[in-house]
Amino acid sequence: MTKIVSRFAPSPTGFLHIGGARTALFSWLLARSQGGEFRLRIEDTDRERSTQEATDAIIDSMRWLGLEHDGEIVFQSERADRHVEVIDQLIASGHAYYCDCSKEDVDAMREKAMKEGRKPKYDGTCRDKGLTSGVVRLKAPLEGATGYKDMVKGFISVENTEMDDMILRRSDGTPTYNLAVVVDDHDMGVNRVLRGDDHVNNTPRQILIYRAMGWDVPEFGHVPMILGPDKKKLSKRHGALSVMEYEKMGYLPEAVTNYLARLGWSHGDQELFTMDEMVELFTTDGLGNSPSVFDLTKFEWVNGQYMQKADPDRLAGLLCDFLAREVGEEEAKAVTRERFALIAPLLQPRAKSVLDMLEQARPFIVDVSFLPYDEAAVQKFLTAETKPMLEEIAGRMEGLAEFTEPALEELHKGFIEDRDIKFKVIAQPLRVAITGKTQSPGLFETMVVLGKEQTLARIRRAVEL
RNA sequence: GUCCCCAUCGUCUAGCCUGGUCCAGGACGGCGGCCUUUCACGCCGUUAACAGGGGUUCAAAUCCCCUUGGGGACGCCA
Repeated sequence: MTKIVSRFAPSPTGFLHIGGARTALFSWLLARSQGGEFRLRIEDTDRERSTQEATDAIIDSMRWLGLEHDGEIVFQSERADRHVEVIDQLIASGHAYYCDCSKEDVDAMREKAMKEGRKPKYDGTCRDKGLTSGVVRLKAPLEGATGYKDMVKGFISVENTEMDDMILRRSDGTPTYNLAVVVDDHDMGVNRVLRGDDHVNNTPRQILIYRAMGWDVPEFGHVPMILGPDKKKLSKRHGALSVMEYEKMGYLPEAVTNYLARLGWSHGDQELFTMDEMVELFTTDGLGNSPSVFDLTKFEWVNGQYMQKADPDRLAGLLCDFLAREVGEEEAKAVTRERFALIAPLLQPRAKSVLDMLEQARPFIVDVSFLPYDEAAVQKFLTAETKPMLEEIAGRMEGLAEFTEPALEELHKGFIEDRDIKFKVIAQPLRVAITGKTQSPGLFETMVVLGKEQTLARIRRAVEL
């Protein structure tokens, strides 16, 4: 059995978007699950639209997602000579020919065909003219059908009369996409091509080239696309498209890959998969064949699951990075990673993203003098009735030798027993006093993380409000 | 217009290939409840779907055909 070699071949005309990322993930999974190789090729033959920034963005995104590729990255633009070499072979072997029809001629043909209810295509005028210049076209078979077994869609077949003699080499001598893809995939030893649905129509054409060259035809698979909530192709107006935007919004890469994998792939009822599990369980049988809608709500749930499981120290590192992005490196240094590592565990069950966690961490990282208060909460809970109680609690805390959760619990228990009240009576007032808000992690754990000094200062300031 | 593809709860999906165990299962969301010092988390319950029509069959979500709806492609772009 030969080793599986799959690939991802984006054109660097923009950042890596969610759809591309999913295709890359499936392709990566296909190779990794079989102990094969996963190659990366940048299809930068469109010099007008390709940019270095886009290339970098794609590579960065792949790295962030953990989709490591094998071997060197292949740049299609550097392989023009080889493409031309293959085209020459095709001409020599009679599988391709020159055509000097003008663009206007061909457009006219198409229009005519369309009018007559046929598929618009080049009519093969120059097929047997034996020309020696112009564009080079593939001499496609006139009869029969070209079919293949798609890894996700099953058997697909197209009548050869539906396909025209596609251009292999433009009049300026450069190779076209379909030719370049075939040559590169062949030369790279690619034997599994998993790509977007939009390439289904190209596949039979490409198979024709493989056959003309006498090369082994890889197995193809076409994954359906991702739709926006309106069921239209996912685009900018649906919000975040770029993989790196998700990074900026504080989502975890493993949540992105998990969610993306489940969008179009399944393994029974399982929802959560680590990368290792996916590698272990992935098969193309699990791939669905209908387009799916990207559901941000479910994605956030997945991310929340990973936030809960994440190592606090890792989260702390991310929190530092995000804070630095917000207030600058210098300012951010005021809050240490160790500090965040203490806060993170309290916030893990309630944060949807790193950004969200940073927001919730706010009361923990500012000094009492900068603590913002929720006005309505202050009005409601810091009353003439509760303030004296808070004052007394602060007084009792003063004498606490050990500022720990059990000790604090003991202290409050004593307080409510002495006063013969329910804990409820002072819980929210205390919360508002020390966090400024009505929602926060557990009171005692919050106090411990805040520390005795800060906790006391906050309660005392609250009494003055 | 022509060709190709697709079609199960609002959404992601299991089941379909190898008809019966499916008056269709799971997850997100919604709703209700429990837990609880708040919010979350967690737990329990509930809501909601086989696009329509014909066949085939003792039996169809599952097989066949048609219709409808959606998408994609039809470039000297990739």
